[in-house]
Amino acid sequence: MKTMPNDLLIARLQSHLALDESERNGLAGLPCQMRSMPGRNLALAGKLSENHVHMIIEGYACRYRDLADGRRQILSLLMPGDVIDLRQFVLGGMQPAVATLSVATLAAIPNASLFRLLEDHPRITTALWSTTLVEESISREWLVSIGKRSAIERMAHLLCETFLRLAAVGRTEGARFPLPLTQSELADALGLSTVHVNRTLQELRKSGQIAFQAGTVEIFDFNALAAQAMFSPDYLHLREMPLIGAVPA
Amino acid sequence: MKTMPNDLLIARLQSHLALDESERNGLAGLPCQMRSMPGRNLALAGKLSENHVHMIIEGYACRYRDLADGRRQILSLLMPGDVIDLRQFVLGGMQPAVATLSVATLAAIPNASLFRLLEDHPRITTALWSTTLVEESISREWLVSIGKRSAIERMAHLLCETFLRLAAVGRTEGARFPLPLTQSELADALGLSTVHVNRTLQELRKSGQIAFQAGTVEIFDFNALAAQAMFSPDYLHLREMPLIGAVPA
DNA sequence: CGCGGATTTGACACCTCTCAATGATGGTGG
DNA sequence: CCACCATCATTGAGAGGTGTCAAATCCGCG
Repeated sequence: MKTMPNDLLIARLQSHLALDESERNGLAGLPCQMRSMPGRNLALAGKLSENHVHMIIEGYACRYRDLADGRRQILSLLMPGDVIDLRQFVLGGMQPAVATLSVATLAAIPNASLFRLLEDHPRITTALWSTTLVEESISREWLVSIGKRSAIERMAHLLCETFLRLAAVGRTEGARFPLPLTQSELADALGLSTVHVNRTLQELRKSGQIAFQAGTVEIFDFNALAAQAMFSPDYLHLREMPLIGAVPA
Repeated sequence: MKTMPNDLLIARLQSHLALDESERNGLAGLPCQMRSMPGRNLALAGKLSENHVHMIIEGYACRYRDLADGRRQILSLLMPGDVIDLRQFVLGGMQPAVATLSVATLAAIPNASLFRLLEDHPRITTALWSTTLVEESISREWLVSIGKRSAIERMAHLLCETFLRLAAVGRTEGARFPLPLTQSELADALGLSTVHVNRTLQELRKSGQIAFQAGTVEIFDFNALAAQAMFSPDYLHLREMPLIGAVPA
């Protein structure tokens, strides 16, 4: 039942852009070495292999920024199928710090192999780039969330977003998905205080919109939640919407 | 005293990466057509020439996102030297809406000419790319601001940032620079209400940190303002810091 | 001169934060 | 197997920052 790392990459790329069989085969042939990060809250700086590109296979990570006085802002959530260091691969340069948010396993793909593949398959280049564009797009949506949405809207929005991102790579089960984040980590992502995250979650639970326990979220009525959050999925640039709601028991 | 459009582009690129003379000459030879946007709050969608890349010469614009219920979030400020549609030029794809925030003049450079130039000068490609990376970096910093900084810190931070960005392209005069934004536009950028922007500005004025009238800001003590905002300029990736404070009368 | 948008001011509500204490939970060592 | 400890979740009380509503003033512009 476990997808192999290459399949995950294929699924992720295809969620944005359809690939043909030769392209899929090329991706499937990519050598990749598994790498397991044993714990949560591990900074990845220096822990990634030089000359490799890394994708998250299992677990969560984040990009973040620390302020001088200890406040932290999580800039983006990285989840299975996300490539961490694609931008450096092509452009080099600066990127914010990355840390795990759970035990996680990464796949490391040698730059050289990837380069070779991209020479033969320009559309894979496009597909890879589109993942970075989607990441930017998500980042802008977070700006909207934090700037303009209320606490409960922000939380609802994040849950909708995460659900669809995971669904796109087959990591949801019906309306449930893993979200092993601490309330304080959610707070740092949403620009809220820990206490308020707690109250916000309670409100969503009490109103019957979600369940959230033991690192697993269940969304009872996605459309209602999306409406409350003013969530519209365009910015995720998914080729097709996962089937929502109509999940037979 | 007015810099020509090509000089502005050169200045902007050199603010991040030094160029040699042949590269500067190449840029100086780029044909570009001036385009003036007569008013504020003009959506640029459809108003830009196809197959051209546009740079702001004078005035301000912004990327923004509107929510269903009328709330608006300004995602980034575009100012002289900023290229609006560089990403589409290379990657195509989706970008948020752009609107002017003042009367503005743009320069339109034909894609073809730019392509030709880049073939001869790979470092110009790098320099251009780095402007998009800086834009992303600024965007992340905004996320930190809105997520973690107080109203007064946010405002101070935006003023510091804007000052340095303008200084990098020679658009400041001493400690003064143009900022012809409405308080309500500042509010949309900072994730605050108009009224609170007003009070925040008053506080900064009363504490003697800035003057702000008739669309012009003056920063009396940049370092103090930066300290209050927890502003550290690294994220702007400027090659050299403009001289601050020590501006002889 | 009068109009419309922008700024300013006031009063008030309320969302969210902070501080603090109390319960859960899970892992660890005795 | 249980006591213990750290971390996380939850709850309460209160303060304070920020938003909303509304009105007044200012200002540029036609």
